[in-house]
Amino acid sequence: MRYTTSEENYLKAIFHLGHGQQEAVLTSEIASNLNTTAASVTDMLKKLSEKELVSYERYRGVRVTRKGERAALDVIRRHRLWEVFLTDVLKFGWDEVHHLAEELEHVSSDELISRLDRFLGHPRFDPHGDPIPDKNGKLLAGKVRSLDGVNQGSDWVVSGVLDDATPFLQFLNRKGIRPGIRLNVIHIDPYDQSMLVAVESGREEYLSFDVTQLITVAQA
Amino acid sequence: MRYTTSEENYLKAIFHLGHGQQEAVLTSEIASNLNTTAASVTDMLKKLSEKELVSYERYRGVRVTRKGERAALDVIRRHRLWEVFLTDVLKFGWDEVHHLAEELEHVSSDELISRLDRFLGHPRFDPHGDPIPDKNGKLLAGKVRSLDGVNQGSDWVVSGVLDDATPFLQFLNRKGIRPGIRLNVIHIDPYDQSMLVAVESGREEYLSFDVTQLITVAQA
DNA sequence: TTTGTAATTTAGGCAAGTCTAATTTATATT
DNA sequence: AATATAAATTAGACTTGCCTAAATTACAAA
Repeated sequence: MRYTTSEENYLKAIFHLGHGQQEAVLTSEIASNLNTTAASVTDMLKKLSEKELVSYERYRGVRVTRKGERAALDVIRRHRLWEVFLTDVLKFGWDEVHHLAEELEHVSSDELISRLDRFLGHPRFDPHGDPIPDKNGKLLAGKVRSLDGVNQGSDWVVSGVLDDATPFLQFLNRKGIRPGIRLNVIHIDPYDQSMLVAVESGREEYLSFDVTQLITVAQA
Repeated sequence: MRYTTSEENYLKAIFHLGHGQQEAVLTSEIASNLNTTAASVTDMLKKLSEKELVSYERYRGVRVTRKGERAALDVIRRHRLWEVFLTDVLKFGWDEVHHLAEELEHVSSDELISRLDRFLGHPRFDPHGDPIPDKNGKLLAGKVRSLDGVNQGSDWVVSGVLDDATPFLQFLNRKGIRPGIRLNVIHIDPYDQSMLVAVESGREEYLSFDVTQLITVAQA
């Protein structure tokens, strides 16, 4: 294992919270993201900084370095490839693969991932619509527009979600919403921004603003 | 993870060294098998004994309990199923999958293993000819006769090997020997028991006694 | 400019798993 | 029956990753 499971999880969290490089991330954000304490995060930040995986100044937050970003993208690539394997090959639901992939992603072998990638036909997106970094750590333009802020009456194709937690995905499943499904925005409430949409199946579903923020869409 | 990776590795080692239950295993055997020290083994034996996975009396060796045997068989099942996946699906050589399976076997999810088993078509043997325990921990009769002690002139089919280390398997690969291959025993040296065999491909290969002990065969 | 406060860091500890060095024990051999 | 010795165990320590509680520090508000 190039880095420990713990180190990889921190790098992934910092990379994600910093929206892919750039932004400084707060100790407390990382702690809440990884379900741990701020003190533990501080400890780990010192270690990662020592290894030049993040640039860290006490009390000022962290950001991944080029090297740390590369390591994070490698983990993300493994995670997303395993998710494709779990849904496409083993037929798991798209709402139940995140947790398993979280374990499989730490198995270290470039050869394994390279063969898995080939076997799966070099997929470009995972089951949640997230792009899979290539073997050089290149990440294609990702999900962009989210469903909130879209016009009333417009048509869209769901491209992905911004939260991979099983309960949220099951909630969407119950409404027939998942990547690839077409949506028509019937009405947007001017007061709370809640939305009524027509799903491909013909059903009409009500979506609160919080939910529309977590669904990304592409042109129909 | 039902048990830690370390606990699972110790259970597997004790189970194997005890030839599947029964026999008491020595601390030093475990230490050398797991590449660690006798002191570390003693520590772990106390923990496993605490959890009733092994029955252990100081200075007298250990043996797995019913519960420990079950846990070991679960790990072995996962290991061997992943090996089949790696060779049959990802096309790894039979000599390079042991190490990777050693990592994958600790990913904990009964559902994952059950689906993997179904996808692979419920295989009964791994690439080295070892039987795969079923989901209830039942192990079919395994490899039996090894090539040493066989009669001069007799014909056999290689059923498996008793050592999964890559260097040994590569050595056999170079001689064209692997499970499923037919062998004819041309000559056995009366002094050192070394053997000259004709391999399916027509090649004749010389095998030292140490090697013949590690190859298992079935009736041709 | 001072001060209150929330966020962060430090200090001190714990558990798992490992190690080396010292001690104990079983047992084989006189 | 005594004893030598190889194997096993204990003692004491280290590392990683985590925690709680007690300082610190940045910075916004007065």
